[in-house]
Parts: sequence; structure tokens; C-alpha cells
Amino acid sequence: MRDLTVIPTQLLAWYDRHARVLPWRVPAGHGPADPYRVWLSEVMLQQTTVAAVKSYFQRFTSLWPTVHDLAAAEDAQVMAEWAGLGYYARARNLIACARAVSAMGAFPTTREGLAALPGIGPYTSAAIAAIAFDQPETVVDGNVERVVARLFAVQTALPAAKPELVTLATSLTPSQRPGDFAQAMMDLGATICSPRNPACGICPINDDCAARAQGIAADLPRKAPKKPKPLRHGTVWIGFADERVLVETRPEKGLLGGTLAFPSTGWDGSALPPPAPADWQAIGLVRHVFTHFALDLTVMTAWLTAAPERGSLTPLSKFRPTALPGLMRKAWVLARPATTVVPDQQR
DNA sequence: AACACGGGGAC
DNA sequence: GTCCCAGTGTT
Repeated sequence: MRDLTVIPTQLLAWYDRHARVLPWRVPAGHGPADPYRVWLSEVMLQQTTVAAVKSYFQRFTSLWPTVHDLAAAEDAQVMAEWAGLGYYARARNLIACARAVSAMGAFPTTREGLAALPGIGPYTSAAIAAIAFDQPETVVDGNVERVVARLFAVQTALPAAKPELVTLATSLTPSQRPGDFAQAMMDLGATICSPRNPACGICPINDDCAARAQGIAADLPRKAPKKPKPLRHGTVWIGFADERVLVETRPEKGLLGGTLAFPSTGWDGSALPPPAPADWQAIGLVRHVFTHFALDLTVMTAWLTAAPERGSLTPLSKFRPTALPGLMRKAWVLARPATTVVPDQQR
């Protein structure tokens, strides 16, 4: 059996020299991490790239420096600030979690206690416990799965391989500096042990890597084939009246749940009528790709003369397109190009 | 175990 | 175009 204890030692030494500098990260030896900032960053980073999260994290921590500030915020403002980041259940759970933690007084310090909170699952609970509370929990995200699958040349395909990868990752986790070890594994996966072309030549643990020895690092982890995305169709209505536009808050459950939106049909065959009787005109088509389907959305506009049956008319002076999710921003750009297109700098 | 759930960056 | 990202909750 290989001596696994050298791996965390080598990885931590590499991390001390090459750790990424990130807004939510406290450099090793510079005091404890703030559980609120660790939690907020981890939730934002769920299935989301570091580059996409940075500006959102800065904005949130500027608006709400503590979990109590966030707990006291209005739902609509938090949803508006989350707009564009995707997976909106995270924002709804973020609000619920902040209020639960604020009511408790502070974040729980154990993985079990953390995992009982909304939006905190196996990954995030382990990450907060290890990074903020220095507990020897094993943190397994997509990076760690890839690093471990290669290190041990695991041939089982994901997601079936997940339990095996968790067991192997656990066998590596040191009792000292577990939080730094977790972040070191993720940094390694994000920078050197990358999905397509791993830079094995400069990897701090390449001597221990079974996949590299076999020349199959780039082929791991194996993945189950994914299903094709069907194309669906829908219609969105953007109605104007005076200097106002018709918007609604989408239902809490389902796609884009809880976000600001223009009234629309469903896109799974359900046929809702327009939100108001009017002379609706199709002005174009927006194509948007979601996680499990693509959508062709017909954008219709009209001047409203009768009271709408759903939604509410919001003054354009108060309407911020940045509060819309990506799909609805696209529709808005089509409907009001003069207000959203960057001025032509060529002329 | 399978599915629902966004958006964008890298190739 | 494809892949996949510091995953979670529901069925």
C-alpha cells in the first residue's frame, strides 16, 4: 500500500506558494475565516465559476457585511442582486438560511449542524466546517472528484463513482490544516489537474498519480453519457403603459423561481393567455439554453389600454433590467434596444 | 437513482 | 458546437 501521508504534506507546501488570491479567502496564517463570508462564497460557487462569482460576492458583502444584515434584507432586493448568477433556488435558500442563522445567533460549527440549514448540502457543510471552523471534514466537489479519480486511476464512471471517490478523498484528509488542504485540492483541480489538458509536468503530486503513470490522466474521470436537450417553445409579453412596464414575480417553485420577469407562457406545452387584452405584436425570437432544455421564446410587445389580469405595472424609472434573469434580459434587449444597446462608438 | 435547476467561460 | 464549473433539493 502506498504511503498516502506524503500527499497532503506536498500539496500544502504547494498551496503555501501558489494559492489563488480570492476575495473570500484568508491567506494561511492570517487569522480565522469569517463563517459568513465562507458560506456566502460557497453557495455562490455551487456549479458556478470563480470568475462569475467575484463581482457578486463583492456586491453582496458590501450591501450586507454580516449574516444579520442579509437576514434583515427584503427578499426582492436579494433576488435582484442575485439576478444573472443562475440557480435561483440558491438565492431563496440563502435568504432562509441567513434568517435561521441570525435567529440562532451564529453559524453552527459542525458539519451536521450546518447541513441542517437550507441550501447547505454535503459539499458546502464540509467546506464551511473545514475552512471556517478547522474541522477535519472531507470536502468533495467536482475538482476533488477529478483529482482523486486520477490520483487513484478510478475507472468507474460518474456519478456511480461518487461514493468510492469520497472514500478515497477521506483517506487523504489530514487532521492538520484540513481547510487549507480542501482549498489546495480545489486549486489544484482548477489550475493544474484541469479537465481537458492537465499540466501533469508541474503537478506537485505527479509522482503519486496512478493515472499519470498509466498515461490516462486526461481520460479521467469517466462520465456517463448525457442526455440531449430538447427544444421547447414559449411566448413572453412585454406590455407598456404610460412610462410603465408590466412585470411579475415568478412563483417560488420551478424554473427561474422567485425572479422578476415579464409574463409568459409555460414552455412545456402549457398555454397561458396574454396578461392583458391588447394588440400584441411579435418583435423577434430569443434562444436560451437551460440546464436540461433549450428554449425558443417569441417576444411580443403591446401598448396596454386595459388593466392587466396579472403582473404589475412598474415605472420605467424604477425598473432595472439587471434585476432580471438572463432569459428575460435577452427579451428586454429585443423590446427596448434604445435603452440597452451600447452607443455606437464608430460614428 | 434520476431529474430539475442558469449562465458563462474555455476549448 | 461541447464540456463543466467550490451542488442541492425533490421525486
